[in-house]
Amino acid sequence: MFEFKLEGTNGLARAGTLTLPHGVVRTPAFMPVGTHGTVRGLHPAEVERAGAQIVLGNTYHLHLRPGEEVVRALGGLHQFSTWPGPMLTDSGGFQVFSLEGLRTVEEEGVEFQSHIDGGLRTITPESSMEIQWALGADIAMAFDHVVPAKSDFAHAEEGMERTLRWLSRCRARHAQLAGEAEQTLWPIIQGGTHADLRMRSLEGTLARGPWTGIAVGGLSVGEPKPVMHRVLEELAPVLPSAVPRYLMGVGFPDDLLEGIARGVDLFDCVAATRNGRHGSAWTSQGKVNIRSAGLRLSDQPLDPACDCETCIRFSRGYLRHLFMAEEMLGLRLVSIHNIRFLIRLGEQARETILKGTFDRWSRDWLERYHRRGDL
RNA sequence: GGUGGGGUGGCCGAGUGGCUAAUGGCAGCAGACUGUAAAUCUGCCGGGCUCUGCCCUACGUAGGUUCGAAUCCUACCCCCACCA
Repeated sequence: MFEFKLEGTNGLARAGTLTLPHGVVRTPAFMPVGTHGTVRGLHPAEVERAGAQIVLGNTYHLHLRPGEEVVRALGGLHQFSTWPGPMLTDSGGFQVFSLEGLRTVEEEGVEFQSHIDGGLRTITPESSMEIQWALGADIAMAFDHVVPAKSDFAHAEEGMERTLRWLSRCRARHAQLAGEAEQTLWPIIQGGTHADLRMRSLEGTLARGPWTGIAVGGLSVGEPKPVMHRVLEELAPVLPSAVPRYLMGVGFPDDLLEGIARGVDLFDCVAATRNGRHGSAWTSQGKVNIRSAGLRLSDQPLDPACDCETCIRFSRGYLRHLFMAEEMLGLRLVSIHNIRFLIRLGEQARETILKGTFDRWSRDWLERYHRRGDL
């Protein structure tokens, strides 16, 4: 269980197979985000047909509602949500970042003011582990302290070191709770945009191992893309190659390819579904705003090169109509497309890595994608 | 026929002498979104130009008062309500 087999490389790009209690994940792979135990707007069958191998859930959100005890009473997150395959739960660490203003960070843990009812809730490294164990995903994430990209060295250092101290506590608590065959814990590298801090974060993390996977966090939080690329390039040669590397919160289609080219195996991102709900679709030709007046009479699919349920059946004109009429089907159809688009990108990357043609394919793909200047 | 109310930018609807090219909302147009406080948010939205400004045209129609009118006066047209 929790075995990762590296099957091929092409430069820094890797293809592998990750075996988890609930199934196998072939990498590189995009993991759809299902914060509340549902990939927003989609039926699990649709997520499955889009080719998703693993989906996320969120500790913070499920703790607030319905409460992990409810999920556990109803059989755990797999049974509760009827998702039979692999799952990963985020620790609530990202909410330390995204709910800035609604929380206070202290060494013991983080006090949140619930965004639902305003009540105070505390999450500690230990409670995050307890919640995630109750939820029962295959992979639990360490509770980390994410800082904004603009953070200076001192603040990035503080977040990184706290993340390490919390990692020790996460590991200790997780070891008491989790059966080794049921759930594994992955650590998260922090350190902002500072190479030095990233290295120290990695060293500290490895010293607390061994691990079955390692995540890189604190990126795509406002820094320019070249900076994210640089951080990944600095980490690539020093990350252990025997375990999967998970770049948290990324990304857009081009970010996936740029990440894969720098050795990343796993991605997750809300943009596919959020942008889908907002009417923004990724295509092989760049970005398309489905509400554009120019699409009114189009009988073409969203992306002629796409094999998703939306593209094989519906026209751009119809999708635009659904958005203009504020019909919920529109939000769902574009979400389905975007999810499939990223998953397929992972599949294609995997194929070309195994064939040894990834670099060439990726370069051509990005060139075509950017040609229309993001449309 | 009488009495009262009303006619404002694509629509609804504020404004009742200068700060009004005219508040709001809707519709429309464009953009943003990266481990989900988001089916959300932002900008534009009479026309033209040599475009941090200038010039046209605009508040039912036609006149008038005034330095100045969507706002006041007169006539007419149309709509609504009630009465005959």
